[in-house]
Amino acid sequence: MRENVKLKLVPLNVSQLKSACAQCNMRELCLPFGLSDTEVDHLDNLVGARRKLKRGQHLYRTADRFEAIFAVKSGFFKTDVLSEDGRDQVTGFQMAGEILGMDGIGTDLHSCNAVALEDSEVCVIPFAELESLASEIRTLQSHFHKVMSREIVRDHGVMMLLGSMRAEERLATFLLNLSQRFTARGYSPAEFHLRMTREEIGSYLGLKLETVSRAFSRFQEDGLIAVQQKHVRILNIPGLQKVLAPRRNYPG
Amino acid sequence: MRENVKLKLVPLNVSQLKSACAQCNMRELCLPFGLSDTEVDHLDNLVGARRKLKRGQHLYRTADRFEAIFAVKSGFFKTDVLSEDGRDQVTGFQMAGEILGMDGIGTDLHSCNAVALEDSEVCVIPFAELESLASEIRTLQSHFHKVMSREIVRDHGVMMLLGSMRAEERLATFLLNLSQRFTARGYSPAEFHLRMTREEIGSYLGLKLETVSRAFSRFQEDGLIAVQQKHVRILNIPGLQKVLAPRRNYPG
DNA sequence: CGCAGTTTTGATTCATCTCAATTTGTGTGG
DNA sequence: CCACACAAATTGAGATGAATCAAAACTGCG
Repeated sequence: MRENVKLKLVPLNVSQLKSACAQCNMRELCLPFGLSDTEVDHLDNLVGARRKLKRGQHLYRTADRFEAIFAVKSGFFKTDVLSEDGRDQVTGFQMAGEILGMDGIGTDLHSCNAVALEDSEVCVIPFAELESLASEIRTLQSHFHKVMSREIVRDHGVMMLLGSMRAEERLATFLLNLSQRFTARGYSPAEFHLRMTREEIGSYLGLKLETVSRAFSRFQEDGLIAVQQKHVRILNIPGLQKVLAPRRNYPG
Repeated sequence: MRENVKLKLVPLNVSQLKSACAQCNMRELCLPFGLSDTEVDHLDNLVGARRKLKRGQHLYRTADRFEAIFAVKSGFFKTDVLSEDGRDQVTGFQMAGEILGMDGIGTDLHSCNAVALEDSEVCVIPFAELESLASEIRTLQSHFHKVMSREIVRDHGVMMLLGSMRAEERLATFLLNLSQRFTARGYSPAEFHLRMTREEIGSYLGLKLETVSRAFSRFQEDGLIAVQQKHVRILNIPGLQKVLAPRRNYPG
């Protein structure tokens, strides 16, 4: 993991134990994006401790009091919603540089669960203080609004997927999206480890795990990917993209 | 309409032509919520002209430059996303007091279309000025964040619907949601006019229009509602709620 | 009054779910 | 380090809910 190498180059010291947006390799993808050096220093002061989570541990749960948003420093998360009648829907998967917890702003209570899918670390950003700082640093305010807006737009994309795509189209979209996000983080666009189970993928995509598994197998037969359990290698990106193009008109 | 009565009590004058959050009957549901009288005055100065739209007219389109968000003053809207490959997904229906346009903040371009489903009127809120004012009025900043967050949470609810409900559950959820929103605006919880076609409902719910129509008919047979084209009367709200409870485990 | 758009209803097809059995992988304790 | 138990993933066969295709009825607009 290239990531580890980078981290080793930065000697551990006390200030680091608190936080360090300035040196974080996610800086360009995360909240500090677009801020000047002095502004990032302000943000650094605001960011509380980091918090480490083991695989399977909850970062927050539905109905927990909302106090902070979180920036994923390393690792992998899922968020899911539990409805009163027992339905369970995965609403997203978050990786380094992405922000978690904005669901809680509206009601002061979290409205979903956030769970680490592998050992992970987050930066804790107390929300009241973020709002204070945002009202002073206009770039920060503006950027925070952009982050929230993009979350809304992302959700619209998921609605489109759930509302108008068939199983294989959904999985292709999902794989291409992961590939693109890994690429943005300096990892291989073509080869990665899925941190979630088939059932979690299925929940996210509105499919049963068997259907997800079959779609994986189908892509493998067609030479688009090589899968072995959680390990995926994309052999033919244009081919995967073509899965989306052809047949028009399912429900949508 | 109680609404008209209220409006008549306020004599029309020039300042009203510009805007008037202070006297708007949507004040409690809209952006001014929670602001002091003086703060609302500031917001009033900021809110640009109102804009009237005829049925079928676009408030904005995908890729339009983002400059303002809009508060629905009266009428009814839909938003939809068009994907490159021609898919069309309705992402929401907006009524008085609700905010439109936040999809554009992230990229400075709108990422969906907003169309009036009946003759409507919106208040234009220039976004740059809103951000300025928000950095001065903390209650406004905070409330705006809550509005965006609630939009995210609403979207999660739609994901749950699309990802884990069957056709009749989706329609029941949709009707109960409309009922509840009409109630909050002082209208009957049980009787209303749908402003959208079966096809638009279907797109929103991830179903074909025929399926929507059949579900309506089924609910009518079961005595849960009385439908005639766009006119809906809910006869048995608990009954509709029970549609959601029973069978567990569809995809989700 | 007629025509276009919308809605309803029916018959059939098809994608995905369901149920079930098997294989593979993973973690734990002897 | 192996064996066992458990979780995750695969694969098959059959059931089913929603899509599709088609036609008829209704609505409202010009």
